[in-house]
Amino acid sequence: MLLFPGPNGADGRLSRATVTRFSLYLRHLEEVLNKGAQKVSSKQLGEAIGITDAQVRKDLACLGNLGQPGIGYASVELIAAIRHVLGIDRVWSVALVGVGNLGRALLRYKGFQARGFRFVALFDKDPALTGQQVEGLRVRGLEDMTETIKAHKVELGLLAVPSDSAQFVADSLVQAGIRGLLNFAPVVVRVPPEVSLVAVDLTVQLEQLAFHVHTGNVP
Amino acid sequence: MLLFPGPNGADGRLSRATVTRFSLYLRHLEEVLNKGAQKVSSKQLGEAIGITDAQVRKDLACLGNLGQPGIGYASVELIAAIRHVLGIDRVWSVALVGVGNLGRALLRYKGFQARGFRFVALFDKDPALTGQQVEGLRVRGLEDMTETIKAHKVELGLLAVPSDSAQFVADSLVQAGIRGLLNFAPVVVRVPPEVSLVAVDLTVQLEQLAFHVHTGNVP
DNA sequence: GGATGTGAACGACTTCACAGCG
DNA sequence: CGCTGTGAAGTCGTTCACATCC
Repeated sequence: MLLFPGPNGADGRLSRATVTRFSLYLRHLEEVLNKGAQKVSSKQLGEAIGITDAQVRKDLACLGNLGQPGIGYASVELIAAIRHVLGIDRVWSVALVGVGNLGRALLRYKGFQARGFRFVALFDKDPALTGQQVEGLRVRGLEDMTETIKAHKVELGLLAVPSDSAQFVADSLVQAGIRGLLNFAPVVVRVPPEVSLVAVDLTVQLEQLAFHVHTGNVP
Repeated sequence: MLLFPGPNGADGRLSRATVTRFSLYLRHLEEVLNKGAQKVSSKQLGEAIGITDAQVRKDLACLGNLGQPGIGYASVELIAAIRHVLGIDRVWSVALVGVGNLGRALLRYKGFQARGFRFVALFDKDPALTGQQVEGLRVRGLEDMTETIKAHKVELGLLAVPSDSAQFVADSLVQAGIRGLLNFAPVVVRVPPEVSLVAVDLTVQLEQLAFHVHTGNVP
């Protein structure tokens, strides 16, 4: 089986937008499969997440020829294919840095566990927190980072620390061998090219919303 | 003074990407102004947020002719212009629905207050929470929503409730006259066209990260 | 010289439209 | 007939390159 059978840019390079939609398709597919739907059409999928059916077909074409003309797509097969290209048909080990309000919210967020993301280490620089148990995990000091991350083979790191610590913590995580970072600090963080970085900037999102309300534009 | 002097699409219609970058410019500008920099060039701004100088100039051109050839842009002026087009040169009243872990994290998030977003109402359907004070605000039941939102002229709502309540709560907020929604629930929420919606989907972001690490692509 | 503003080229993503298959 | 897969067209966003101005 090929990892990337179909083209989205001649080879297996998927656009960021396509990857985002794959996550949305996946969620909807799991939902409809739970309700017993064995088959789904591009039209149904498109309506569910608010895009055109043509877009859905273009995206799904990257997965190979899974669609059956006149019928649609087999839900189970689609789910497996999407999980496979996204790389989430396995467990990912995740570390959380910053066990404050946001960090705890992320820890308790069911959606992560359900998709195979497993928290295996917590870090915080606050001495009052280190040593305590949170959600069944012991909070460690930043000085234990390299050792713990290597020992547990942690691949992804969630950065839920204040802005002024973000770059330092990111550097430490990179140093420790992390492969990807999800940054929640409202600051632009730099990582070397071999490390992936996704930023979730709440201030930016809220300002976008204010802009849209302000102007009356549809996003 | 024109609201949208320059073109980004002939009139004042700004692309989503441009609006996102405006937020990032703004943050960086406030930072450098604090350090005393009166002038900034497109090259400096671009390097700070990781894009080309041409892109910066194209964006800033939408604000009118603020740049001085050979010199750069005046920080103070740029900040005022960006805040103005984003619509954040005033206070926005915000309601939070869902006072769980994520909700409390959002409440305590300093970045919102600093930018003029003011929480004026909290709602939660948990009877154990309603009536309590959180961050100086009383938590109300969902049944008080319409009255409270109208009374406080709340314009924006943050949705930090579980997926299965998200659409219901969104409908209630719309009914109550909200103008924009920031949805954190991992589900696609529908609102009428006159209401703005921005979604922050943590599962999608984490899956994006996994994909990039998985394939070795740069985002 | 140094930096802006901008048409033109380029590239990326989306929609259209239709052939082809079940 | 219904629905997929896909070239072609269209739209949107970014980068280039250079005239222009301080």
